[in-house]
Amino acid sequence: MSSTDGPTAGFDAFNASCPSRRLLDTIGDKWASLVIVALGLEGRLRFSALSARISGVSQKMLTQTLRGLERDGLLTRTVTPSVPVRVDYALTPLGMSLLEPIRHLKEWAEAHMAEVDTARAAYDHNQGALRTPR
Amino acid sequence: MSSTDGPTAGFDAFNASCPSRRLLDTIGDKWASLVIVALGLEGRLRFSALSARISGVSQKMLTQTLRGLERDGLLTRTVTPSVPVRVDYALTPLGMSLLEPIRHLKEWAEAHMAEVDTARAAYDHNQGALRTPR
DNA sequence: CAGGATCCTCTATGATACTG
DNA sequence: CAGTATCATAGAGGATCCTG
Repeated sequence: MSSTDGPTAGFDAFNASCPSRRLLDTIGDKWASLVIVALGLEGRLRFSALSARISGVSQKMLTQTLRGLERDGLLTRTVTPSVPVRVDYALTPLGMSLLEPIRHLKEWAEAHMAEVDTARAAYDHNQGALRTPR
Repeated sequence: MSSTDGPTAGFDAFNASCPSRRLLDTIGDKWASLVIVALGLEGRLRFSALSARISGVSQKMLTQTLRGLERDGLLTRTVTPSVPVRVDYALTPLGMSLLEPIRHLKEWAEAHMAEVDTARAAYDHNQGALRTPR
């Protein structure tokens, strides 16, 4: 399905080269999605600002993530040759368009994650008490 | 966003306990998303069928993934005590509702991944030729 | 058939130190 | 400031063997 890949021609996410598959690889990435959302909210941020905003990222991971997103054309990297250097990151139109599907995910999460928690609690409860046959 | 969920008043995906964050952890998982999509398409599949459908999964990963999704209430596991045993998996209504946001991702991917490829090619090209200052 | 239990191997990621 | 370069390590995930 890599070459003859029509719009609805059979969603083959089972192929690693499938667009859907690769998209999930991107937004499924912990830091990448956080960067996208952060830039979607703030519009434009410096490296240090992103680093602060996304608590927990190592500088290595942040750099690596930013490079990947830049490579994918989802954000731009702007260097201001001042002293010290200043680098700003901002979403490209393409990157911004990705905020839309991400928002759908967010909405689903806000609407249903409570159910997931309930299910999870129930499941875990049975594990210790009823000895669900497996 | 749940009220007990973090310091900020908005989408705090930066908090690991944020619903959005956890959802991404789930669908971002390679096998989990494939299982959901497969069941969304087929409706109901046996372990062996899933295994065949999702080429590349090890039995360990498939089992592990299915357990996780079952725990989250996204799918049901039905055991038929025949000989040999027969186990069917199917999405719950909750799991099915997740197909919706996933479809949005798919649509984005089909509409924009070509641009990503172009950007990527251009980026990679410059790496070797123009020596983009970094 | 489904899946539990093990062992083992990479890879992703964090911590640290250095630089234009 | 905004990285790059190294080193070290937890843990994800694959391969195997075994059983109800």
